[in-house]
Amino acid sequence: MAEAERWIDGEVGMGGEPLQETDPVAVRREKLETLEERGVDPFPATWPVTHTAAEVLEAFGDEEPELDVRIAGRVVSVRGHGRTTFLHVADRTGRIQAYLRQDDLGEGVYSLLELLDLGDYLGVGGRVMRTRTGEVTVQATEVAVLAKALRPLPIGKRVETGEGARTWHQSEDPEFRYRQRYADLAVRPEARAVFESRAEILRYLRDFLDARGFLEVETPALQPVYGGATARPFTTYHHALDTTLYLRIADELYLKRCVVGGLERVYEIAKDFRNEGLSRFHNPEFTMLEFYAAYMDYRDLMELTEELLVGLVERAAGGTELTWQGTTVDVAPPWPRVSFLAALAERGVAVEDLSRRALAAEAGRFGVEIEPADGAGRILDRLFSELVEPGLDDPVFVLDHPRELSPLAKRHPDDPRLVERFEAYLFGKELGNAFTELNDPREQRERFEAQAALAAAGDVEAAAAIDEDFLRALEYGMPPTAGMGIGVDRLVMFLTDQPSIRDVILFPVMRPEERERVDAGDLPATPAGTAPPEGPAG
RNA sequence: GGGCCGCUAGCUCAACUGGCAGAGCAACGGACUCUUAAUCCGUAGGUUCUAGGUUCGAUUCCUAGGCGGCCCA
Repeated sequence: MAEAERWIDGEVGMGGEPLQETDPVAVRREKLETLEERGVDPFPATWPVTHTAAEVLEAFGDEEPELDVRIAGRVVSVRGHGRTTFLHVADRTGRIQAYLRQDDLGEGVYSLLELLDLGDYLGVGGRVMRTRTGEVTVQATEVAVLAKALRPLPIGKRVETGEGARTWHQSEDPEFRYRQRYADLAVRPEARAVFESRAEILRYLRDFLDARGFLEVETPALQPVYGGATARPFTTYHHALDTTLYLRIADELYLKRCVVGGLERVYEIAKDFRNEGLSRFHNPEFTMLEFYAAYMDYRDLMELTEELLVGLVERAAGGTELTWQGTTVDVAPPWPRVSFLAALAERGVAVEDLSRRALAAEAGRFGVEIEPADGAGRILDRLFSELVEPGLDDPVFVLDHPRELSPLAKRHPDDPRLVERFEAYLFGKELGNAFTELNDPREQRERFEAQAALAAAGDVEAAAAIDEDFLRALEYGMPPTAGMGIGVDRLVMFLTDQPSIRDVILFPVMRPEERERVDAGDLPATPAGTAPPEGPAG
């Protein structure tokens, strides 16, 4: 039970004092009880609907036929005039006005309107008409409370202007929006629109890959050895197996096992989990698209990426230009290809000597902070993030990264210090990461061992364990393959012009509210070797 | 993790240099049978995020903490 309600109950129970009538929840509770006393079920099981709001407008059209409908939705505005009332109800398709007259409904039913609040679900049946001011309206002969709202929604007053709808007095508190997304969605159609767009983008990604012969697969989220990226994992524990498991930080190593098995083109759209801080661009759980294709290399994937992005942007923006937070870019191919080291050299960094000592000196020269545990690769990464990334607004492929940064990518044939890898940048942010996959099991083992050494030296993002099962898979033979990962949340941010990753994730990670925190001591003890209690069936 | 900013009625926000905490909307009561930010009359509503401190007096100043946002790592 929520704090406010508990407080009210406590006041009544202990002090016996009358409820403060200005408490909106208490007022609505009283209205609910009054409804029940008058024999009205405030939560009826069903109300068959014949039309959505949009369908009423469509069916009435210019012809204005005699049309009887039953509609339903949330009450978002009310204007009472004594024995007549106008209100709007909103459903998933929009808003529609209802006109309620005492003469049409009878005094008994009409008097129930005084118990109606903004936010209640209401069913209306009646004849569609056009008001004197021209608005298509359902003139009610039948109304029913479908669900009483006990808690007021911050429904803003809304007026249609020439430019569109404008809303007053609506909550703009981001904490409210993210913590109580249900209320945010209920109140802001534009928030719902973002998630409708998100669904369309996901459908596009699937269609794009399906059409090119990729097979959608599902791989483990709980993994005994994590890998496929450099990131700190979440750790959990499986009681029956008495073993530590990690929530995946990437799908990569499992998708490549699929390629070994002959699933030559695979993809997965999955949640990855990284135990990192939160920011406008980072949520600890996020959605990643990864796809792998045998007999392609990273150059093929650059072209595929261009094709994918152009298709998405054309759908979202109607052309190849995309504006995000005031910056406009053109995604028309071909995107520039810039080598990682050349990009650094352009900023004045000396890249002839890639030893840790030389790179640390360069970092010092540019005022880039490094950690004692950083290897040469991490330092290059930091230099790149600080000196190059911020300038990459226009789409660009940064390619041929140092080998230290990429333990799973194939060595570059022209320069053994480098690998065949690219990162796609858009609006100065990494959107995708791809490489020609390392398929030589001997070299893969060496690279894993180098990572383990970094971990031993204190790098929390380096993988400590060697994935022996993955190496075994490679020993069976993996064809030449290229693979790519695309951050879906960022993609949605860019395509829907949302400023924060939290605006494109329905329920972003937030610090728990006080009442949600559970001390470890409060958890029911699960005896070792027994299964945890089953959840409710069904 | 660091820096900056914010937290006042259900919501959006005021309150000058420290001097009686306010408005609009929502709510509540009343009038009103084509309104649409309905209108008109009236009423009520506050742990000024929390805990300390300075002061005759703190929403305001100081310290610590909480939550959030932005920037940085």
